[in-house]
Amino acid sequence: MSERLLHAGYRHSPAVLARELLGCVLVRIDERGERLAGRIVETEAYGGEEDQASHSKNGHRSARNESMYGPPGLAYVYFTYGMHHCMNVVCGDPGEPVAVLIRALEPIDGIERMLSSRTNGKRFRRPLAEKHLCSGPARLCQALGLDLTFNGVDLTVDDRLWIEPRTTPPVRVVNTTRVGVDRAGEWARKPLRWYDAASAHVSRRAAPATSDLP
DNA sequence: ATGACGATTTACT
DNA sequence: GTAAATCGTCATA
Repeated sequence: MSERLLHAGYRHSPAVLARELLGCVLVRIDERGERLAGRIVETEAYGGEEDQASHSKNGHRSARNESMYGPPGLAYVYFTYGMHHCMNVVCGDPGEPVAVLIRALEPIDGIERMLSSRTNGKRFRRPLAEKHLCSGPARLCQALGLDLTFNGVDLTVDDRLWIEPRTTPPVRVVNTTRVGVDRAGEWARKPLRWYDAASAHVSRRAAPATSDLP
């Protein structure tokens, strides 16, 4: 069977794991037994009680984010904005509320199925380009059919969801600020997002550096 | 009980 | 660029 990351592979700080996950492959076996897979090209690190952008800020713990406090290797899937799901990988030491948000995938297997999951019941004004299939945390969950039933799933043993080691390393790694956390004060400014700038499937690019030369 | 908000996405001016 | 969609969670009362 397929090689996958095991417990030790997740037992890192979120900042380290976020970087390590670039190039790894997120695999989902759907209800029909079809393999849906994508190369991870964008991640963000969250957690610790100090991180004001994290659901675990100030030690907050509730039914919603309970998975964050579980052992490394669990999936933390949450529902937000009344309509979207996002998926994290729990990491660090057992009981430590730290996780890595998967923000974008480069589709590899099951692209037709992902397309139908993304367009099903919706009316896109224009045909959905493949580059928009999994280029965002909620988009990739929709493409892979990930919802709250996957919250707390153990990626080291589950037969529907896991992560495989990288086959192709990231080409040009960029480390910059996280998306959508503007209200988190100084924590909004910390460079806790990583992406492979060589990929066309990244959700957002860092603002290009401006030159002050004439 | 009520109201504000959200680790987003999409459409529209 | 701005705004709508849409609802569970949380703070306040």
